[in-house]
Amino acid sequence: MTPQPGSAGDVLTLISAGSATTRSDLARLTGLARSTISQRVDALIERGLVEETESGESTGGRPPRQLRLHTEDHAFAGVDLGATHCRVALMDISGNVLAECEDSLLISEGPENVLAHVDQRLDQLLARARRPRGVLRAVGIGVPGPVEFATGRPNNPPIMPGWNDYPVPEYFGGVNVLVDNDVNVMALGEHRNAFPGINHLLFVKVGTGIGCGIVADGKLHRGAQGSAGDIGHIRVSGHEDAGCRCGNSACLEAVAGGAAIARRLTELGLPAETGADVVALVQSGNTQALRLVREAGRLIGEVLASLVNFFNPEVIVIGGALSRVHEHLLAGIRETVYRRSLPLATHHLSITPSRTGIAAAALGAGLLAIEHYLSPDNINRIVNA
Amino acid sequence: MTPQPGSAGDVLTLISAGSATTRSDLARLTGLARSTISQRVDALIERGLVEETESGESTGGRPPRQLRLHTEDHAFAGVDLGATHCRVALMDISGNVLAECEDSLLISEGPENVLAHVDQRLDQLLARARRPRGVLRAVGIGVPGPVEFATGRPNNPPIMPGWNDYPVPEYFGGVNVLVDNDVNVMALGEHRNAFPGINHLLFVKVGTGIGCGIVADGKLHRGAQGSAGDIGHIRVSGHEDAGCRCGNSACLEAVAGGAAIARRLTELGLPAETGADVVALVQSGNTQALRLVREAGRLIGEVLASLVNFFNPEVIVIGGALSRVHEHLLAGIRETVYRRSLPLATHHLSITPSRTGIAAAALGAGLLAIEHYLSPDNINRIVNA
DNA sequence: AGGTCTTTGTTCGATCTTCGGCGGAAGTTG
DNA sequence: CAACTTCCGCCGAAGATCGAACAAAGACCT
Repeated sequence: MTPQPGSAGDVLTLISAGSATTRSDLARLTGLARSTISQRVDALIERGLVEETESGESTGGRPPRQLRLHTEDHAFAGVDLGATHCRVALMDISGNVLAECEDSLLISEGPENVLAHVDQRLDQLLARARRPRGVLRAVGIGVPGPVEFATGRPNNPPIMPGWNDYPVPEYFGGVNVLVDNDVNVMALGEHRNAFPGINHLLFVKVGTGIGCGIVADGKLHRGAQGSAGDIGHIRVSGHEDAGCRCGNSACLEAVAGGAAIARRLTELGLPAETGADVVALVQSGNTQALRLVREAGRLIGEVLASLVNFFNPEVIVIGGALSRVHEHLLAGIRETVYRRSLPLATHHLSITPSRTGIAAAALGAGLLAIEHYLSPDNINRIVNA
Repeated sequence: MTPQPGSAGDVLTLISAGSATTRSDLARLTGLARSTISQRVDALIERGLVEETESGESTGGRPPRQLRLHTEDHAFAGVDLGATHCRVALMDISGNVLAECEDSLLISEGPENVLAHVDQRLDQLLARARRPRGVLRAVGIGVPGPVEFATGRPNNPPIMPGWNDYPVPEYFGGVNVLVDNDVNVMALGEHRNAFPGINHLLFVKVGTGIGCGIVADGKLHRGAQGSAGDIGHIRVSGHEDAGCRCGNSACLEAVAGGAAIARRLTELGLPAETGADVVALVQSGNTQALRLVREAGRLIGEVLASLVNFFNPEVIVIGGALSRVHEHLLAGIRETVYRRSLPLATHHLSITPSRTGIAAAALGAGLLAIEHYLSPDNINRIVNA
């Protein structure tokens, strides 16, 4: 009796992860007989999940037929909804982006309007990629607020008026829809794209506000209420005067977020409103702005130092609008983290800017959808249907 | 084809978790045929892992034969090594304590001496429970310092001279030995014993120092270097003058740990050395001590407030020596956490004293061993051998 | 008390999976 | 171009699982 690794879903997982590209690989990895593997692969091919490509390199004998996910008959979408933008990426089953688009969109216009816009963009992208609507298997959506992941309903989001408890998945009828916090999907995108082998990773988004996506043991940690990673309202010392929109004072976000820096710059006579304005000032070489960004980095670093001791990640990725000036932000963060965290925890810790950049959220949202669809359970359901 | 849940290991897991106590239960839960289940159960009985007890209650038909883990032929031990004590619990396969003992033992005497002592105690406990040494299947050990869990080697532990990189499991020859940080095993013990249904839990140990065990998704989170949960050296605001043994200042442990409180009391003319002295003073009604404990609670609460925002646990358990005066400690902690954490995260959060108490560490260490032994993979290995 | 009903557990043949050897296919190497 | 290697499909054998039939053990009704 085999110890367990053998279902069609497991086989597909190995193919999709790139662990195996041939039938022989699969036999070696699963321990199943070659004939059994062939049978599984046949079933997957018949369902349109896997395809054979040209023969690969010979290693001295008959060259193996390469296997890969069938990219034609399946499409997925990742949707990145921000306070003022909407970015949609259409992806194939391997996670490659087929088409994408971005435009301005106020999330405050409410779920009906926003989701109608998303739906329209989905149609456009599908048309551009010349795929019928029917191949769209699942959609992942990242939204700027807390979500009850299991039901896809926003949970008292502060900047999404009208969205509270709105059943987002129902809007799209049959298609599988997964809704998550934007920082979570960014963390997922960054992890899968740039750090696939890392077990424990933190993705810190520094934009108008500050949030953090947590990858623990390769999976997103959402916490009990789905509010994990909300580090923007952690208190930092020495800033009791800084009031925060949450009602408390000295919140990290209220002293080191893009909006807070912009306000400080305005007070100094340098008009700035958003994180983008701050970035522009820094890039223009303004030393005041530079100093404030670096100081913000120190404050963020102070909080991260605590979290490093607590969570002991292998990698911390800094993303979000302000990471465009990451040299200065990172300098402050690194300085503080390496000073205030324990040596054991920092010894192998690396703190880097996002390698995935602006696309991380849409990508991560799409990957959320793809991984859901490719989960062994779901694949077994499809194959045995 | 069954979607997967069927191996002997899976069946045993259901029995050990209490999810199923009869063959019919197993058939219902796994979806396998009754005859298949009987076959699996027979194999488990033959290997001495499961036993039948008297018939249970009839529900209108033939009463089912009850199944449970076979308690006679298997024993496990949990060892709680502190700086100055050694506690050993001998447990059966269901996690019941068969015999236990505790005595003073300086961990600073080095691994050879300490482990010889443990080994001797194991023999005594086995004799007391009238079991031959051969039934001891696995041993879990909690030690007061960081450990590389995979190898069971202490990793530069500050208060365990001579233990660095010592291969603890090798000392016991054939028996399976799992070594982990003491706070981790306490968290495990508390979780399994008092909060089995909870997914995300923090166990905070307030003793001489301060540490935290993390249960995420029902499993221990150890972090990249196994140093996760080391919250004793998180910085707290407004105490820059308090130097810590780690070389930094304003560490939580340096201002709110038992040793720190004792020192402050001594400065106030109330001689105290250890956390136990502090507890004694509080219990004698000393208001200075009471005030300091409550203030320590506030400082711990400040750190926990950050961690609640970040990790979003369902339960925080307070344990360790100082939790003997938990009313005062908890008052300070709750006060600060509920003030400084986000409502979404605190809404369903409960902060409670340890229900498992002094035995949590030895219990948790034993459970670590038992769960390792009962893991489906290991059971399948045993049954198919 | 005795018959009927319900639920449990076992036995056993039928069916479905998986295994592994064989032979053909498709390359490489000398 | 012959020998070798690796890959892949085919097929009979071995093994696992199922489900029907039957026996066991108690509840329930008359």
